[in-house]
Amino acid sequence: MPSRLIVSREVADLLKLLAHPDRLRMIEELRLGEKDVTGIADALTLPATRVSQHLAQLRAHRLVDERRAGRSHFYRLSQPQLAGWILDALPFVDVRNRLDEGEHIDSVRALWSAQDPNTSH
Amino acid sequence: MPSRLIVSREVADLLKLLAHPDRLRMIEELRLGEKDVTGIADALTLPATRVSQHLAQLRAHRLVDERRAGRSHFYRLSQPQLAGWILDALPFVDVRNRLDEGEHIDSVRALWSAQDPNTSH
DNA sequence: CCCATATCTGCAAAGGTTCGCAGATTTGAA
DNA sequence: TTCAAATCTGCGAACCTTTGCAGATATGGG
Repeated sequence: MPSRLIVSREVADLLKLLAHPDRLRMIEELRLGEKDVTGIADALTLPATRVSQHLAQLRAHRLVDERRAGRSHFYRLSQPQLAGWILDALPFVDVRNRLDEGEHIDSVRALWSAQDPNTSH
Repeated sequence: MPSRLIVSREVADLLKLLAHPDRLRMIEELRLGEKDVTGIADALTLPATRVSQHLAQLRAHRLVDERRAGRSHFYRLSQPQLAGWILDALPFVDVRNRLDEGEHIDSVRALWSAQDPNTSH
């Protein structure tokens, strides 16, 4: 009965995919709707090549959908609730860090979970 | 305003820590209460050394608490809700795999989210 | 004290990830 | 067609993770 083995591998793959600061910021950046590669790169102050490489990974795992319009490729979260689920991880962030940087966490939760008119959950 | 940078790094560290099939299974194994190293190793059919190494990582990030009794070291989740939060990730597992292995996911959710008060199985 | 059990730590090989850079591709405009 | 903008892909160096194994440490019993 290898169900648990298989599923734990799949969940681990998902978490590995998410476990990069740039990709997390990109996902939260897409929370409110679609954005093109340079839009994301500018918003996060990252080289567009790197953003494109990260998007390729998210695409390969079907976490984002692509829409091409002219020269731009617009991306959106295929399951927007993902962004909220990630925010729910904040309480589990190492307690030592929370003591030192609790304000950061609180302000980021406020910034990131600021309510969107679009996506329903 | 480096809050988002800092927090995205911390969340990424947490996800990286969780992003291993053995560690995920260990966390779900501890969902119902404490267990010692050989108990976990036997339950998951893993070498005890490896379980110990994984526990060292979880310990370093304060995800588990340790209680020593005689020769045994009992571990428990410091924040048991973590196990439930991980199960909430199942809907985000790659859709291609879900189509092939949806039964696995469903049965594992049933197994892992069972609320039974008895620890043994 | 000596031994077995339970667990931890250090190490090195194998394997995976990240990142910038160079070059390829696609598209729209002149 | 030729060019420039936007994006993608391939590659290699640097870096990080995983894993088994050997040896260290701690505990309880005889």
